[in-house]
Amino acid sequence: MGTRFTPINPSAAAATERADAARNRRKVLDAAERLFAERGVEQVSMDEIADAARVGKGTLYRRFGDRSGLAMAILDANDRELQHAILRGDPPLGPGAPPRERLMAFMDAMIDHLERRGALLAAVGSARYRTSVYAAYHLHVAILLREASPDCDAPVLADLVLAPLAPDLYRHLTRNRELPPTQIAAAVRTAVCGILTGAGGAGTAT
Amino acid sequence: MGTRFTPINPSAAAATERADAARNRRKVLDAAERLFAERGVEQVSMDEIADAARVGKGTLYRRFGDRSGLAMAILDANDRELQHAILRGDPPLGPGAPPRERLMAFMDAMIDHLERRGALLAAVGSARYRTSVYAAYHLHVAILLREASPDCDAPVLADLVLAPLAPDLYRHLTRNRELPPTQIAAAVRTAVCGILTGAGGAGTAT
DNA sequence: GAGCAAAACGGACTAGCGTCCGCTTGATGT
DNA sequence: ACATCAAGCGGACGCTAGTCCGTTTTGCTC
Repeated sequence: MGTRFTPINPSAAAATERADAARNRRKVLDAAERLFAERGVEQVSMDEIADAARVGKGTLYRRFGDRSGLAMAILDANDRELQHAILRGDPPLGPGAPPRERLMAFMDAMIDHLERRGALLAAVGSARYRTSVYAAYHLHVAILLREASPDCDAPVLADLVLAPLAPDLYRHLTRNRELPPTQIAAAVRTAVCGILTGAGGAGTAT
Repeated sequence: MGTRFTPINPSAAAATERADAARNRRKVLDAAERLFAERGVEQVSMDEIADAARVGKGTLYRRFGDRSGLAMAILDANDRELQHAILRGDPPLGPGAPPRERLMAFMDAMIDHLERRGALLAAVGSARYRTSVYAAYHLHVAILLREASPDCDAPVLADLVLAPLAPDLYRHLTRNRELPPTQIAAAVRTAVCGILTGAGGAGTAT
């Protein structure tokens, strides 16, 4: 992948981005978003995106690293919005509500996100876990867990709480099992609610 | 993929497998397992496996469908063993123990499985969810959940309980976060314990 | 053990991902 | 305005996954 200096920062490049670079970045993002919308994320090749954007393949890859990076870049706007709502928005998603309610609101918001952007999120694949976006969600959940039950192993539990939101699994639940989002959301709430209640101490009975 | 009649059944083919087919299946599995062990699953191409097995690429693909199918076939022995332990083995993993304990034992067993076969399990990727092996685990968990709390949405909760066992996530926890399996297992037990306790009714408090 | 149809084989072929490197363009200093 | 040169461009290239189809092998029947 990026053998040169770490190039792929989330959305806009470093403060000083050359004019042609900015222009091409937009062209690629627009073309990709259009093609993805038209034919589905899986059905579009990187070559086609480069052609549609009137840009060389090298340019596309220099800017976005790989397919996964391109998907992330397109999702960036949504992610920023969501993070803003979490950090500065109204309760219960934003600050102010008790941790349990904030966590529930967060899970609902994530399911909504999956519902709208599932295809792109799936395209990110397992690079997901190395994303700064994932790190942010993880931190948020870990803090809420710690607040709700100070003695639990919040960092690891946070990953486990985020696990049901894996795009692959969501795809499976909606497509293969044909479940409505509401039912999934209800089950997720049940599960998270249980974890919050049970996470008081460290170990487990057995 | 398999445009012809569904070819890729788990391990041994249908009752009557032609002699050359059986011979080649073994050759491929042996070669693949050896190369994977030597250099890591990611570092071996399908061509190399075919060459090492002294078999044409077509043969390899006819038999295993794709990379994912090959990984599943190699894992098949382990899966059978695990399923046997679940269905007929000693408690608490096998029948006889109360559902809560069986579920804990199951999660421990799965983490052990991930620890030993993580690389291959990761290679299966998101085809995982369409596997008969996944279906079996899902059914097992769903039955235990139903037994433990009859009013919960067991089928969906079962998927959520299995979510933390996704190979990608486990890889992330062990490699990126460098957590020891024992700590992961402890957190998983905490989480599952909580879900079992909290899954009494249907909906949630909010 | 010869003939035959079905099953399996194998490698040439296609298509997509990601890299490399010689050429172009834009920003900066004079 | 011009020179300079790092940053950026783009498409040819290499590599891998997966497909296709003419040829070979196998098991069966007689």
